[in-house]
Amino acid sequence: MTDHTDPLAALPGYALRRAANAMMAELAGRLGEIELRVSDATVLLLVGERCDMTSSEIGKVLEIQRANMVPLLSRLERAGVIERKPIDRKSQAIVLTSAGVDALARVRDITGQFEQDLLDRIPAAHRAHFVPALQALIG
Amino acid sequence: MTDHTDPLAALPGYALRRAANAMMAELAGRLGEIELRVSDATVLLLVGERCDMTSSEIGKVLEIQRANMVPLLSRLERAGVIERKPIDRKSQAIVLTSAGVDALARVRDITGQFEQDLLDRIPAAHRAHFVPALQALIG
DNA sequence: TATTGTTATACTCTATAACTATA
DNA sequence: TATAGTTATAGAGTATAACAATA
Repeated sequence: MTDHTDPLAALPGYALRRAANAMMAELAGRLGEIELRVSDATVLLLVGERCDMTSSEIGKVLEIQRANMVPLLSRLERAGVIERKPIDRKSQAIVLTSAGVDALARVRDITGQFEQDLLDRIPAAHRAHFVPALQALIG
Repeated sequence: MTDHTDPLAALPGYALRRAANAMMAELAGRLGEIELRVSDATVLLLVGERCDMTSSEIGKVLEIQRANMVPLLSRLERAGVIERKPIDRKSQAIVLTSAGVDALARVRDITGQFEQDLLDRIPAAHRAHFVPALQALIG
């Protein structure tokens, strides 16, 4: 028998990376059933909360480069869940189509269940500390 | 002024992904100064703790696919920090060279400081809960 | 038969530089 | 001058299938 325990497991940065990879793989699998990526779902959730954001604004909030928003929004547009509404001749608001509203409802179901399952895996004593700790590491 | 606050920030999965991305970008920057990637450093730390592991065993512990270990170890071998020691005609043990021992010392300095800085960013009240919560999400 | 190391390949995410058209 | 949207490109992580050689 080989030793499969992980001597690095106690390192916070290492554990953070492993946990994020595991959870994102899990979420990607669940969202795959409605043909969406994690980043797609994130954009839909944001657009559902805040109307008439431009591509650049979405990118700033989610920390996605402007350039990387292009294929992402093209994909969502091709899927028929968002459309572009001109603000002026330079900027466009990203809005949900009616199919997008339906898709968002399914995204909310899936991510809501996912977030619940994630929290349930954390022992109760540590649960309330999880998000505040993570937030201290962002930005 | 546009609103740059993030309505998704309270979601545990989302915060987990954002925190991991931010911290790994930070660590990658620090390790870049000694020309190593995060995954390179992780392998060196593991090999430093456990002698004579094969490529497959390292991959199992770190959850890196066998196939993805190949370019990783080739890179470390080319950098002169590891070498392969035949176990039988099928398997090879991965061992540190003397340059590898030096490199590992620098990796330990950098990652030790990084882990400390990471923990320092977490408010004291939440700090002790961080790793246990993450470990509950792994595997 | 199962496992080791390997090749080839592809997809996703992320990052940067540069261009245009407009504010 | 600065910003919005875009193009092109590259680096890095991750995933699968398949093969030869060996246990």
